[in-house]
Parts: sequence; C-alpha cells; structure tokens
Amino acid sequence: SCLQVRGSSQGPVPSADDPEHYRDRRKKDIHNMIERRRRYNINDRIKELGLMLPKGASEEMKLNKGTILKASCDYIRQLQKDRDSMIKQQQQQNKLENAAKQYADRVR
Amino acid sequence: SCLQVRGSSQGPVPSADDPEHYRDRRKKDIHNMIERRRRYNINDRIKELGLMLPKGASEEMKLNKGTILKASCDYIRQLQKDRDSMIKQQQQQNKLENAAKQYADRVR
DNA sequence: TACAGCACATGAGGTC
DNA sequence: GACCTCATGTGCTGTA
Repeated sequence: SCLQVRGSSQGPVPSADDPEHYRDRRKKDIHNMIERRRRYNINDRIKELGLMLPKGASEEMKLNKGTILKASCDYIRQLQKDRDSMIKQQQQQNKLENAAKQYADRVR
Repeated sequence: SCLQVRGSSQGPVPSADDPEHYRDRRKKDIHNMIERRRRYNINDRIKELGLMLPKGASEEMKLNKGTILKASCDYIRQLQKDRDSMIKQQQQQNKLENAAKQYADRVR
C-alpha cells in the first residue's frame, strides 16, 4: 500500500533504474492488455445482446449492462415459451389432420 | 500517485486523526458497496443466462462469462430462427386448410 | 512459467 | 450534491 513506511534501501523500491521494477512493469502491462481484451469481449457480447432484443421491449428503457442482461433473460424465456406452445399446437394440428385423414379414408 | 513526494504538512495527508480523511473514506466505502451490488447483479444475470442455455450446447464447454454470453447470443439467434420458420410453416398450413375448406364447401 | 479467469477498489463522467 | 454506470489497473487463483 502507499501508506507503508519503508527505508530507502529495503523492499521493492519503485526506482526507475531498478531492473526488477522494469520486469514487473512489463508483466503488469501484458496482464493489463490481456484483461482489457477480455473485458472488450464481454462488453461486445453484451452490446450484441442489446441489439438483438425485441425493439418494443428494449425501447424506452435505460440500456445499461444490467438491464440488457435482464431483458435478455426475459427474452429467452419468452422465446422458449412461444416455441413450446407452438410445438404443442402443431402436435394437436397433426392429430386432427390424421383423424381427418382416417375419416376420409373410411368415407371413401 | 504513491510515487509523489510530499511534505509533512501539505496536501491530503492520510492521517488517522483527519476528519476530512474519515469523510472521504466513508464516501468511498459507500461507493464501493454500490459498485459491488452492481457487479453482483450483472454476474447473477450472466449466471442466469448460463443456466437457461440448452444443455447440449453449454455442456462440454468452459463456462466463463465470455462463453456464456457468446452462447446466449447464438441461442437467441437459434430461437428466433426456429420461431420464424415455424410461423412460416403455420401460415402455409393455414392456407392449405382454407383451400381444403373452400373445396369441401364447393363439393357440398 | 506464462496465460486467462475473476472480484475488487477507485476515479471519471453522466443524470437527477 | 447525491447517485449510478463504467473502464481501468491490480492481485489472487487456477490451468496448460
């Protein structure tokens, strides 16, 4: 911490002409770069989610990370529900169709 | 910065018996708390997304924030595509149904 | 050992 | 001014 008191010749002295200091700086810089890349990726994904949300739901709303993610969860749930209901409806449709077919055959 | 050299009686001295120091600390602590809450919210949403992904796609995959968000984007796209194709299919079904109805009426 | 993930604290910027 | 969101740097932890 910055508040630590240390002597002039002990510990990791942040002196410019300390080769170890340079080595650590390079390491940190690399790590910072990697971390920055990771963050950019995550943020881009969240923005992408925000763009593929239904316009009606995402409009008139503060579009920050939290709301985008919440809206995404809700949207996925909605899409899943719609899909399930449509599948159900289609199955019933198929049933009716088969029944009609059998009936037609019998009439014939 | 920590590297700045300052005298013993000038600038914001981080002394324990400085009332201004206490006030700032309190402010920072509150801010930290708020920020923590914000992070928790975002992270919980991402976890929630990870849980509602299709089992097949999310299994056998490193589940970190980046991959969860990417998989979520893909999943939404997939669900939208499925929904659109099912709607199309259903419309065609309705067309056929109407045609059959009209045909039946004419026969009758 | 180098790399990648995460949580955290902190300051900047924006909104009421 | 109080509050909120965000990006950044940093240390810790795990993994190839």
